[in-house]
Amino acid sequence: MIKDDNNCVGIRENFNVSIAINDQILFSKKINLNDFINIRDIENKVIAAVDASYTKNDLGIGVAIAFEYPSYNIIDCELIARKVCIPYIPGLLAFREMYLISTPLLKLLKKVKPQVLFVDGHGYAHPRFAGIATHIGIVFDIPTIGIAKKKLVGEEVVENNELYLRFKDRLVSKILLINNKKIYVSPGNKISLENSFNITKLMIGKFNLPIPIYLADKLSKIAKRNLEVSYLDSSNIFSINNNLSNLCKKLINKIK
DNA sequence: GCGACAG
DNA sequence: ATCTTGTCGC
Repeated sequence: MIKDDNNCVGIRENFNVSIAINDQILFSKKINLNDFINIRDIENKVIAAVDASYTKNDLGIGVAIAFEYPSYNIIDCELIARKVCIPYIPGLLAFREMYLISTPLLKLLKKVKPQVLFVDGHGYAHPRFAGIATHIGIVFDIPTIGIAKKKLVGEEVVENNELYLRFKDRLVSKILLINNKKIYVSPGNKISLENSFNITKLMIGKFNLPIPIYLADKLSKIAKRNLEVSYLDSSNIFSINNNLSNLCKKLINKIK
C-alpha cells in the first residue's frame, strides 16, 4: 500500500487559487531586497540549490544539494519522492514545488548552513513579485536567488548597457547571457538584484546553466531514473521513501 | 476577446 | 516539467 504521506489528502482539497494569490501578496510584503550576503563571503563557503523533476502518474522528486564554492565539491544532499498534488499554474509554481522541495531542504539545512540558496524558477520577477525563490527565501529565512530559463513577466530593457526585465516600473530581473542564451536572474529574499546577478555570474561553468542549478537538475534527473527502476521492481513507494537519503548520497558520484 | 504563460 | 525521432559530435 501507499503511505499516507504520499497521498494528496488534505493538500489538494486545501489548495485554492484565490487564496494562493492572496498568500503571494502577503509574501511580497515580506520580501527583503537588502544584501545579507556579500560577494566576498562565498569563497570556500557552502552554497546550496534545490530543484524538482517529475515522472508519470503524478510522482515528483524534490532535491536539495549543498556544495563548496569554488571547488563545487558536493558536501551533502537530500531527496524525496512523493505524489504531486497541485497542478502547474503559471504564477503559482511555488505551491506545486514547495511541497516537493521543503522536506529535503529542511533536512539539508539541519546539517549545513549555506550562504545562499539557488532556486530553479523566478523570485522577484513574478506577477506579484513573489515567485518560488521568494517563497523559499522567506519561509526558510535564507538568501535565495531565482534562476529561470524563460521569462514569466516583464519586458526587456537596457539600463547602463545591461539587459534587465522591467515589470510595473520596477527592474525585477537582470539577464545573464550564457552561450548566447538568456538566463533570468532575480532575487528571492535577503539579497539585491545586482548581487544576485553578480554572484550567479561567478557560478558559470562549462554548462548552459549556472553550476548550482545544473547540479540540482542533474541530481533530480538521475534520482528519477533510479527511482523508476526501484518503483517497477517493488511497486511500493513506501519502501523507496525510506532509503531516499542513502540513495541521494550514492547518486552524488554519478553527477560528474 | 486575445495573447502570454517559471516548472 | 515530460514525451519523443532523428541528428551531430566525441
